[in-house]
Amino acid sequence: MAADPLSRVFSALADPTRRDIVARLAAGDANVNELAEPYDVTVQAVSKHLRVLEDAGLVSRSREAQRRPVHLEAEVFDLMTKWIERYRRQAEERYRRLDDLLRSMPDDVEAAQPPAPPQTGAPT
Amino acid sequence: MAADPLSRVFSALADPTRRDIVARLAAGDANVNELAEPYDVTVQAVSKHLRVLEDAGLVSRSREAQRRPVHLEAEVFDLMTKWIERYRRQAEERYRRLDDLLRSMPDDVEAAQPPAPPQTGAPT
DNA sequence: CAGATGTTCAACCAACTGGTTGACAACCTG
DNA sequence: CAGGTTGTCAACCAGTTGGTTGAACATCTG
Repeated sequence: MAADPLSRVFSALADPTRRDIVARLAAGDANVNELAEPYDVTVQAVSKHLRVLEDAGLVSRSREAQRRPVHLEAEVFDLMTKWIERYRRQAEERYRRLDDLLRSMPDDVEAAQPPAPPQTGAPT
Repeated sequence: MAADPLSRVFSALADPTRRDIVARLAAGDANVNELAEPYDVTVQAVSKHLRVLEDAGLVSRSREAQRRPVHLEAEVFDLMTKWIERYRRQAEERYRRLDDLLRSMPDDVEAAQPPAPPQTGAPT
C-alpha cells in the first residue's frame, strides 16, 4: 500500500462498483450493509472496496454502536481535478499556439516538418 | 479489455509512469523512443503503457515513416471532470443543506439521530 | 539488397486485485 | 448470559497487470 496519493485515488475510482458507491454516498452517509445491498457480491467484498476508498482518502468511517457509517470526503476530488485541468489547459494552449503559427505561415510551406511547439516548461 | 470508458480512463491514469507520459505529451507530441528515454524500463514496457492510454482514448498514434508519433487527446479528460464535478457538487450541496437544517434546530435536540438528509434523487 | 532504426508481438513471471468462504470480534437486546 | 446484527480478518483462487527477454515487422539509408 505505498503508491502516491494521486495513483490511489485514480485507482480507487477505476472500479465501477466503487464509483457507484461514491455516487450513492454523495446523497448521504450509509453503513456497509446498506451499501452492499444492491450489489450481487458478499458484504466482505464491499468492505474491501470501502477499504480501498478509505486508503485513497475518498471516504471516512466513524463508529456508531455496531454500525460503521461511511462518509464521503469530497475534498480529495480536488487533487484529481487539479491534475487533470493542468494538463488539459496546457494541451489546449499548445494547440492554440500551433494553430496561430500555421495560420501565419505562407501557403507553400505545408510539407515542411512542423517545428516543435515552443516549450513553456512542463515538469513531472 | 471490456470495461466501460470511465473505468479505462481512471485506470490508465492510476499509473505514475502513464501520468508522466500524459504530462509530457501535453507539451507536444513524441514518439515511443523519446517517451521511453527517461524511464528505467524497456521500450516494450512503454509501448504497452501507450497501448493502455490509447485504449482509454487518451492518446492517438499516427504513422510517420518508421516512427509512430503519439498525440494527446485532451477531450477525454472531460469525461472524468464531469463525473467528478457531479458528485462533488452533490456532496457539497447536501452538506450545505444539512448545515442549514442544524442551524435552524432548537439547541437541546443535539442528541437526536440525524434525520437522513432529504434525498434529491441520485441514480447510478 | 544489407543494415540500422523504431516499434510491436509473444511468451513468460511475480505481484496485485476482486472475489469467495469461514471464523471471529464488537455490540445491542431478549 | 445467549443470541442476533454488523463488520472485519485470514486464507485461498482465478484473472489482470507491469515488467522482462527474444523474435519479428516496417521503413529509411548506405
